[in-house]
Amino acid sequence: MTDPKDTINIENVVASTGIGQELDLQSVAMDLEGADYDPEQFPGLVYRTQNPKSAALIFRSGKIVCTGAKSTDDVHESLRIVFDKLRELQIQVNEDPEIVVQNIVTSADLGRNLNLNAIAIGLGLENIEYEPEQFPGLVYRLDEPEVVALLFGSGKLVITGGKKPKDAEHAVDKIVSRLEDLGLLE
Amino acid sequence: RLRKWQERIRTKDAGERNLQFALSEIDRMASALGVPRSVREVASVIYRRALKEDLIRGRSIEGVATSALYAACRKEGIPRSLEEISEVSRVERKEIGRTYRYISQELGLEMRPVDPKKYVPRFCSELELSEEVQTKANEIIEKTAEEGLLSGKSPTGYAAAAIYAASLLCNEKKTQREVADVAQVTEVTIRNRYQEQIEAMGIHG
DNA sequence: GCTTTAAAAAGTAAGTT
DNA sequence: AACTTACTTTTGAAAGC
Repeated sequence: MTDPKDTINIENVVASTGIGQELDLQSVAMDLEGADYDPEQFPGLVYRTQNPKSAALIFRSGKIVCTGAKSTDDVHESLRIVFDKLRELQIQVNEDPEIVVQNIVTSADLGRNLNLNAIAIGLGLENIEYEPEQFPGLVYRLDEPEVVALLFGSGKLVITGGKKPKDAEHAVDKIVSRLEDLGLLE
Repeated sequence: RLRKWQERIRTKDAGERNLQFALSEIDRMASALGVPRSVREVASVIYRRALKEDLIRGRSIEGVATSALYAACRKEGIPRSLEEISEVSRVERKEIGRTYRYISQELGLEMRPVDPKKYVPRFCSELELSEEVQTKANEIIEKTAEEGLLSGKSPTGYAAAAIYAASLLCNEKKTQREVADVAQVTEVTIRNRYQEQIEAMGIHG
């Protein structure tokens, strides 16, 4: 009887921000320990934080992308570390740069096995993508909230594309009620 | 004005040549796969629809032609795996798969998941297995799929395991390697699916 | 479209031991 | 046969080709 909502776990948060200053990535790469910079391969410099674990992509424009954090708090903490590292290199960083969460990846468990073939027909072939020859998950796109769900035979699922933690809860609620209406849950 | 005319003719010719090329490619691949003419016709219709809906922009003609053929085989109930299709195409498997998903969505083909049973006759024939084995394999697939065991599993691996199990039950044993080769899956996959299937069927070990 | 980052789900594959 | 590693899918931003 566990509420599937209680099984929701944030696995990854992607956010963007900017220090409001242009950067010379070549020199940052020289001074910042652990920095990976290969402009031929990718225009951004990669810097990884350990606690919390995340990866920051730092660009010439001063814009930064942070990914890999397990919560929005961790995103802020990771970026605080990145900002301080840049300040140590005598780089001007805005007081409190605005941090925008762009995507939250969540996992959850419906608690029972799913017959994906029946679900594919039930939800409507025009509303889903299910190609087990290519990937074991059934892809289900929701309009409200605007997220994408990957449903698996084990009953576990992944919700991605949301911007707020609440999006995943709403998505799980909708999926559960939809499957119950179709008589495909339990 | 004369320029425009020439351009129109040139474009028309180019488009005509491209269509001709796509259709001849579908024909060539279909022959190599040994599928009936009806499948080539369905594939041609799908390709023309994709062309009409402007789905080829940004994609290769070969990729769309191959995907149309893949979709046509499935629609006609004689599926070929992406692995098999890619062997007769210049396009790599991954690209065929993603192009297929794209045209399938855009054209609203509403393709149903491939039924593993559709692979049984061809695979069994290649293995020279009897009608009895085919019937048994179909039984295994039918019964275990009903229990939800098929969810997320590749149809070829599922069919291969059922055929392997059926060959044992009918005393016409084929090795996992032999079945794996015709189905183009690994022995590991056959073993994993086989174990689940015989357990679900309540057969011994 | 591609390139890079991280993360989960589960299936499949390949290389070692 | 077990283990390990790696690739398939989805999502989002960044800058440049």
